[in-house]
Amino acid sequence: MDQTVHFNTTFRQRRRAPFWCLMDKTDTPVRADRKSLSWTQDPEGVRRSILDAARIEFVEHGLSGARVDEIAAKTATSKRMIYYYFGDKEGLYRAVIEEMYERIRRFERSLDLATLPPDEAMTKLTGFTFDYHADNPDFVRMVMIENIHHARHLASSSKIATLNLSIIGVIREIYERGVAEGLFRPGIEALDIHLTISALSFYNVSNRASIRQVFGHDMGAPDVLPHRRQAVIDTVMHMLRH
Amino acid sequence: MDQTVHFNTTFRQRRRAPFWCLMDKTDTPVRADRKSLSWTQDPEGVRRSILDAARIEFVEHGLSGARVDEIAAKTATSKRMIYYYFGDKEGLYRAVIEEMYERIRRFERSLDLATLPPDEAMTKLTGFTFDYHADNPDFVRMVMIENIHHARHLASSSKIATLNLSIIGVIREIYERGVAEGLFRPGIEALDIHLTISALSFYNVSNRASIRQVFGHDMGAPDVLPHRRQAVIDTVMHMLRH
DNA sequence: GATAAAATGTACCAACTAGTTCATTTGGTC
DNA sequence: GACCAAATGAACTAGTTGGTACATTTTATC
Repeated sequence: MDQTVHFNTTFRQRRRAPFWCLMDKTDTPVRADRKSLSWTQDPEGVRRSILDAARIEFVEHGLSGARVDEIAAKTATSKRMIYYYFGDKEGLYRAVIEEMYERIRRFERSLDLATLPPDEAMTKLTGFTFDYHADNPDFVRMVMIENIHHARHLASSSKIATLNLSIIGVIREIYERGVAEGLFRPGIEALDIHLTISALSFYNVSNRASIRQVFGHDMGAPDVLPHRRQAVIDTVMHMLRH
Repeated sequence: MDQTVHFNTTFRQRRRAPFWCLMDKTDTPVRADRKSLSWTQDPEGVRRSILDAARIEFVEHGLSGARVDEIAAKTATSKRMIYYYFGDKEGLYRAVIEEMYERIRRFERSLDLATLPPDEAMTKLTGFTFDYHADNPDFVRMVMIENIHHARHLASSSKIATLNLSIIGVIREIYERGVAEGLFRPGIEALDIHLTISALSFYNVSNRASIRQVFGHDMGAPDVLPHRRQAVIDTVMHMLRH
């Protein structure tokens, strides 16, 4: 059975819309007769709507700064449903974190690097990782926030505990091929390669505001980003080669 | 005139010590007779005590998560004094940020790199920057927190507005010497060099918790840190050479 | 030693916030 | 169409939190 109710952005922009599926049964004015309102159930839609609103709020204000009432207001449903589906504020926060980590895991799996020559594979991995961070500041900010909290929600999440760190294996495989072909210098650890790529991709987004404040350069500006992207790729490749 | 009251750590560990200079004038029990307590004024000591307590609290819980009452409890003085000297919570936060930026500016100035050969200078700069971040996780966390807030307190701080970005000039000077001597490849911008050094130094500390959670490696552990330090130096030097 | 300004103590509060209680509606099942 | 569990609405609350009002003490100045 198809759901007839959708949470499009237009709808969600309404400041407070508890009756997201208004239908007037009795032909009396909607706002006058509260008891005559009818609605259709849509658990998945409600969950989705809450998660979207929560992500926006947590990303902007952090865990402590986020307000449940504000999330509820951004949602097409009510505060009551937040607690119904997610238990408490931290449960909701955990759900947002989990969804974001699942997404980047999917991204990493989507890269098809095994068939490429080592240097091309590394260039592609670095470039795509840089782009993923640049395109998903929400993810970067959530990771920052989670680190402020010593990643204790990552630790308590059973979903993320089963996260497979295939990315390290992928990097190791590419790197060893490169060494075997004489392209890369030996003696580098796969984790160090990953940390270097991540750090250079992450920092531009995470510290964008303070960099702009201190140095006057907006690293997210469209005329600056490609330059930095190439600089990061160059850095990684120079570290590997020779 | 010397101050006779000092805020040593032992004293500050007391849960709540509003009477930081207890003297019993009347020989009656201290806790029984409130009115008979005397104290000496110590504006600088009080400011210092508040700033220290605030730093600990803000670093641990962020701006929104920090509790003024908790800061007051950690202080050798009372909540009243926080508002007396710093106006409000944000004013106190701004003061903590300003102090931290002044400290790293002092650190950068203390490096004497102009007299060293280019490659040695870069190696020293990278190593010392890495060490500064590793040794000052408080600073790293405050910068993270400030970035979560879009660095709006950096923006509104008149003190930080006058921050001279001499570090970029220093890097440029070293780099150009290195190019002239044929040690470094040409065409790199000083800002990119700085961003690379900063990113690699920052990330290890800022994302320590999530790295440990996802990869099982504690990048702050004493047996891991030197390895990563060398890897960062190698990365920077490989990027510059050839 | 009178005076005033700076510094500090004590008690208090209005607003906010996470979470709850209770009632109602929907939708599947028999 | 009776019944019940899942889903939802609306109002409420207990505890927290940033901030303040008012009184008192200290210290510099004359």
